[in-house]
Amino acid sequence: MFSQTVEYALRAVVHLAIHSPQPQKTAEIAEATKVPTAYLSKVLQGLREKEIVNLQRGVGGGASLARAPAEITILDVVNAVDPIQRIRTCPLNLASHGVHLCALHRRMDDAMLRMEQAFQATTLAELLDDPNPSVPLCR
Amino acid sequence: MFSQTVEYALRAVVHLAIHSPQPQKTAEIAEATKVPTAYLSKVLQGLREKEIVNLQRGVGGGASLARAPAEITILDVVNAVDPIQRIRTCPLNLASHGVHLCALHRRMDDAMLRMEQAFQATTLAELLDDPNPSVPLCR
DNA sequence: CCGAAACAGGATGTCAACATCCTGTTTTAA
DNA sequence: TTAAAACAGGATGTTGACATCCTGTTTCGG
Repeated sequence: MFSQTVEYALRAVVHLAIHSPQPQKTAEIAEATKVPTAYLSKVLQGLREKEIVNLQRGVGGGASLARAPAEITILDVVNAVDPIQRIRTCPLNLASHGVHLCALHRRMDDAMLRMEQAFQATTLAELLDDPNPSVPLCR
Repeated sequence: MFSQTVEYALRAVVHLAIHSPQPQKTAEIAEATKVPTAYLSKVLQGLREKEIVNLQRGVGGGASLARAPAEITILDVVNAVDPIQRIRTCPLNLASHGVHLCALHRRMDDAMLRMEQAFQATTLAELLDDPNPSVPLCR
């Protein structure tokens, strides 16, 4: 349902949120989140393009959040690496459907909308505050 | 978000629901739903294994719904071809998380749950009854 | 029984997502 | 200035989803 890349990106930003605002090296994040290091590097580059994270080269560098954890929603991260595709026009290109979706596709889009709302509703800060016995990513 | 196969399967069963209980040939369904014929054949075989459709060979044969349209939900079809994967255990295999998911994965699973509920809530019969200017799949 | 209709299903092709590797560039501290 | 740290990014490999093709098997009507 979610791409592997979305899962990796979310783990990475949660790790960054936990250590915010201290920069974390790619290799550190990879180890903590169990994401392949080389691939994580690509994922972080994608997050940088969408201005979710900052990347700093050189000694003492690494990745850090581009905004405060309270200002980044799960949806921001998901949309940065693998955007939720709402259904806006008929996938069959039926002219007769025009701007309206048929019952099937309206329901599929509605399911997408619910998912979008669920992700929009939670910020990284709220994830960390969550009264849960399991701290995110914590060993 | 949804696989192409799910989209194809849903179009096909909606077409079958519209013409229920008259069997439809694979080629007919493919033409009406704009799904590649040879691939649709595979998709229908998958739906048959999950007892969503019946397939009948020979003259006058074709595909038909295995149950009444009111007895088949969108979720039944989705789960038959590309099951919605709920998150039941920690994807990082963190022993400390045990049966509990961390805040991140609980929210991701919650999003999945909402989607599951949205799909569970609608039957093929309800799709056909929908008071919508666009009839499903109709040219 | 025979032939056409229609699905069955194995073999094969294509492509994008996921993943790895290696060399280059930037940055910092001494 | 130099060396080490750390990201940048192109090249390449792997795998499964999507798709096609072709031959075999089943079914029905005459």
